[in-house]
Amino acid sequence: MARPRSDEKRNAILAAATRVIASQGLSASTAMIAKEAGVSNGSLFTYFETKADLLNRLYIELKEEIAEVVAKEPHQGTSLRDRTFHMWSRWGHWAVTFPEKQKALTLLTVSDDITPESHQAGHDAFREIRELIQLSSAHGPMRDIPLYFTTALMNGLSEATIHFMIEDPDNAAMHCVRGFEAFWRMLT
Amino acid sequence: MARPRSDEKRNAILAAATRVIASQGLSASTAMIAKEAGVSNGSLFTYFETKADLLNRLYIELKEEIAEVVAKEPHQGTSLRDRTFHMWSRWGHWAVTFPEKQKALTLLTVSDDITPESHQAGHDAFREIRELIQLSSAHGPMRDIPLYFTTALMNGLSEATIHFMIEDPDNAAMHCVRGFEAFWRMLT
Amino acid sequence: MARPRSDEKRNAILAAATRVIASQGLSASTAMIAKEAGVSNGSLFTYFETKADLLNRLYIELKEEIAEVVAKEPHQGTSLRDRTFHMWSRWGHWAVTFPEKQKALTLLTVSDDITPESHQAGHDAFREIRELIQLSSAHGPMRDIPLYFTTALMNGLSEATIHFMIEDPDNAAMHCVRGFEAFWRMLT
Amino acid sequence: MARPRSDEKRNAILAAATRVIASQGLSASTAMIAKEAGVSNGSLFTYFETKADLLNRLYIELKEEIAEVVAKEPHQGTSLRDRTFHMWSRWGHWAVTFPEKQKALTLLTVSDDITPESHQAGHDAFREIRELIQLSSAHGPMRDIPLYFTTALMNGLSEATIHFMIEDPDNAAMHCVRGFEAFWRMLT
DNA sequence: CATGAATGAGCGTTCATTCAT
DNA sequence: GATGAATGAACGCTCATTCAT
Repeated sequence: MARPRSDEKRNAILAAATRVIASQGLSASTAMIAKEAGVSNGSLFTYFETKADLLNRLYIELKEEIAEVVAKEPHQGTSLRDRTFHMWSRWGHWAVTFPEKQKALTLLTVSDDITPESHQAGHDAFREIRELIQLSSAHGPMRDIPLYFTTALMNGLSEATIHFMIEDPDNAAMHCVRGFEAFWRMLT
Repeated sequence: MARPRSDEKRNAILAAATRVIASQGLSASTAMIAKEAGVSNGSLFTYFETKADLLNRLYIELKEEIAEVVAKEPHQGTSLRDRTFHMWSRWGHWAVTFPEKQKALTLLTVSDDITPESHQAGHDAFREIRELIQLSSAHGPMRDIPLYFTTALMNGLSEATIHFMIEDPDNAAMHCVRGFEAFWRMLT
Repeated sequence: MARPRSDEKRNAILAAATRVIASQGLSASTAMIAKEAGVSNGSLFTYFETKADLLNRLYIELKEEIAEVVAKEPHQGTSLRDRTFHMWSRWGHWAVTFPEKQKALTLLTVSDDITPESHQAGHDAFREIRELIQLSSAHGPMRDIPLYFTTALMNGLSEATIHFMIEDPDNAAMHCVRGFEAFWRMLT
Repeated sequence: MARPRSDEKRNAILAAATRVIASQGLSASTAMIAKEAGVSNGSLFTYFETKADLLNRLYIELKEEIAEVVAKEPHQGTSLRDRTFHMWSRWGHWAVTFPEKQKALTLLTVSDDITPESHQAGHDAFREIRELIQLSSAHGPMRDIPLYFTTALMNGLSEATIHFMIEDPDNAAMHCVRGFEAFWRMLT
């Protein structure tokens, strides 16, 4: 019956957090984030119980966003390699398009504020990606290696690749391809 | 401002910082670090001008330590693959032996407090490693790719591998080998 | 601003305030009180203009409740001592029955939020009690002492007695008698 | 070897706390107290770990101060009544001289921030007073009543008496005597 | 009238850094 | 040089109160 909680505001806070964290690190103050979101100091805490809660939600939403972007318009019917490259390249495109999200995610990933539950949730979001990796590696040299390990290696490569794409956006496409080819060589 | 007398104290502070940062993150207070080092609050600032300075030095020293450990007792005369594996495996061994150093380095690497100069210094320390990679990739599929990029990919893989080695130390040797084989496949 | 509809809600808020203040002190938040009352945040302020207003009303109602309980079923026709003991003992019984009310009242009595007007109103409510004390002391050593002073001393004794009754409820009746006898000795 | 912690500053903080609490209640902010003490915000916390710690120390010191003042220059050799009156009257004199201390103590006594340990310490400080009460009541009607209870009743009376002395300082001496006579009647 | 989101001043506390000893 | 007390800005978070729904 009262003013309902607004998704718009919630998203504004998450977006503001992304921007502020990307530019100032995880020590960005909640006041700064609130201000950047055009919201009062206290309002931030009606949408997120604590700063750590905000960080965890942001982490999960970013992971989910990547997973969603990557899985969209899958190239059904084409080769595994093409489908995997499609995914890889969408991932890179997302990172280049939203470098602040990428930067924030990099910081969040190693932060102690992110709980094991959130890491698990992030992991779960990547299910489709993992399935594709599993298929791709099923007959190659990594066929007997736990999927988790393979995925972790992929993450390492993609993060490095993305870093180059962002730093040198003019050659982003080239870096993307080179990173992928290295990845595919490792995988198959 | 001249080099203060006691290298011992300086090292105690760096070691304490490593431990405290590994367990509490980069927001660990200078007071905590000083206490852990058995040194007074204020003394920390006669050895390091600011907290950021301390972090930068620590970053560089850790990078240099890895480079040194990795380069020791090189397997001259054996194959490139063996020499590279030797390096890779020493690196992993160091990380498993000093997981706090590894954890601290992971946090420092993405911190905004680390200046470009420090990143460059860390990079420079890896010169020998890079040279080995250059030799190893000289005739393979990555021969035309800038060494920086290749090294970055290697870092991504080694970081992922090390993470597994630390989390599952009983199988550290296996993870080490698997990570290396993936890397070598990518490289050659 | 006219008298709001539901006395039920008003009373629920007062009762909730009693409970919450007893357990958390006067710094209990209005939100907590509202929640405990099963009422919304904002509704509290349609029944009480401010938190201070709520506290003042609660103070007065508790004082009035004591006065009412104490004056009920007076032992007309018996001796002054018996009538006074009856009052004393009802007072103690009330406190033991509702320790939270007693605790809240103790805190409110010394709070700066309670206005002189409220203190006066609390005082007025005790008129019947004061009249009994006046009769009882009329021929004793305190006959020439202002009634206010005598009443204040009585309050001091009753508060101490009640404290013991609540802390050691198994012997409440004994404490009650002992406190009264001390009081009566003082008075007569 | 560094600047030593100064008792002067510690006492200034306690004195400032007394004043500020007396005038604004226990919700007085630590910032206000620090300012009143002529000390920085943060310094307050080098002398007292938390606000609650400060309140507990203040409570204990005030209790000890009363005990000390009351026990000074005891009237050895005179009657128990005279000795007890001496104590009573010194107590009242202290309260009239330092009404802010009295007010602060009244608030602290009922605060939830004061731990049982502190209450015990305050109790211990009153040992000499209790011994005098014990002697005085040894042959009277309260001889079989636990000393704690008798002391509690005394506190109730003295607090009420002191309240009148402070409110009406012109007649403080008269109130003091009247309160004592009531107390002595109760006791003997 | 009821609701609970919105507000922003204010809180207790921490902390990097300075400086008296 | 070593110490740790002093500083005060900044932090995460709370809260009484207002007001859109």
